[in-house]
Amino acid sequence: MENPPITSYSTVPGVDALVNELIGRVADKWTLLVLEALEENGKTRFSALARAVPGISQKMLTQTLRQMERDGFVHRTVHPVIPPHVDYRLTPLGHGLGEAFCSVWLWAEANLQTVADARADFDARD
Amino acid sequence: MENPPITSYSTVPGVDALVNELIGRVADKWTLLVLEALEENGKTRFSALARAVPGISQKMLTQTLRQMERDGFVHRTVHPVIPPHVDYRLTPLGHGLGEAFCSVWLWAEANLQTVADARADFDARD
DNA sequence: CCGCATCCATTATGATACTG
DNA sequence: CAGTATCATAATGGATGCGG
Repeated sequence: MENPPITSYSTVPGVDALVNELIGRVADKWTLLVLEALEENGKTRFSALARAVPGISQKMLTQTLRQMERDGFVHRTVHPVIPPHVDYRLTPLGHGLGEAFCSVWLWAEANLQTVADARADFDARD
Repeated sequence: MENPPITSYSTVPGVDALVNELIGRVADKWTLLVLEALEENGKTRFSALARAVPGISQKMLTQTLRQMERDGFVHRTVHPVIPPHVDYRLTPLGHGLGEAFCSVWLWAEANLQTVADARADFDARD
C-alpha cells in the first residue's frame, strides 16, 4: 500500500458498516431522482411524482416513497377525499440530503460530455 | 405548486434525460462504495478492493469496475506476472466524482442516528 | 494462486390488471 | 387517484472452473 489506509473518519468502531448501509440506501437511482423531483417541485402528489420521474414504475415509486418516509426524508399527507389525494414533501432531513447531493448533480451536468467521450474511447478500443 | 418548478439547470434541451442517465449510473450502491474505497486507499488491487467493500460479490466488483473504467472514473493496470496482479486507481474524473460525493458521506455520518430514530418511530407506529 | 467468466438459485424490478 | 396483487423478466449472489 502507498498510503496509510483511512478506513474511517469516525473514532467509534462499527460505525463504518452503518454508514455503508445508509449510503447503500441513499445511493439509489430512484431515491435520488424522487428526491430531486421533490426538491424542485415542493409538495407533490403521487401522480405528479410519477410524471416528474420519467421511467419509474408505480411499484418502484410506492416502494421508494415508503422507504424515504421510513428513513424520515419524506412526509406523507393523506387527504381523506374521493378521489383520494396524497401528497409528499421533503422533511428538513430530506432537504439536507438533497443539499448534500447538489454537488453530485452539478458534477453530472458539468461532466456529461467528458463521460460520453470516455465511453466512446473505451468502446472504440475494443 | 408553491415554487416555480425548476425543471433544468441547463439551457440546452434534452440534457435532462442524459443527466438522469448519468445520475442513475453513478447513484449505485456498489459504484459509490468502490469509489470511496479507491478514494481512501489510492491504487488498489482487485482482491484488496473485494476486502475493502464488504458484502460485494466478485461478479459485481468486476462489473462495477468495468463500468467505472468505461465511464472514465478508473484506470486499470495489468501487471503480466504470475500470480496475476491487477490494480485500479481513480482518474482525475473519478476523483472529482468522489469529491462531489464527499458531502453525501459527511451527511450520512452526521445523520446516522437521526435516520435510525426515524426508522424506529416509523416501525413503532404500525 | 489471482482475476474473472460462467452456470444456477434467489431476489429485485417492470407491466398489467384490479380495488377502495 | 393512490395504491395493491399478480405474473413475466432482468439483476444479483454463490459456487465453480479456468487460463495465465
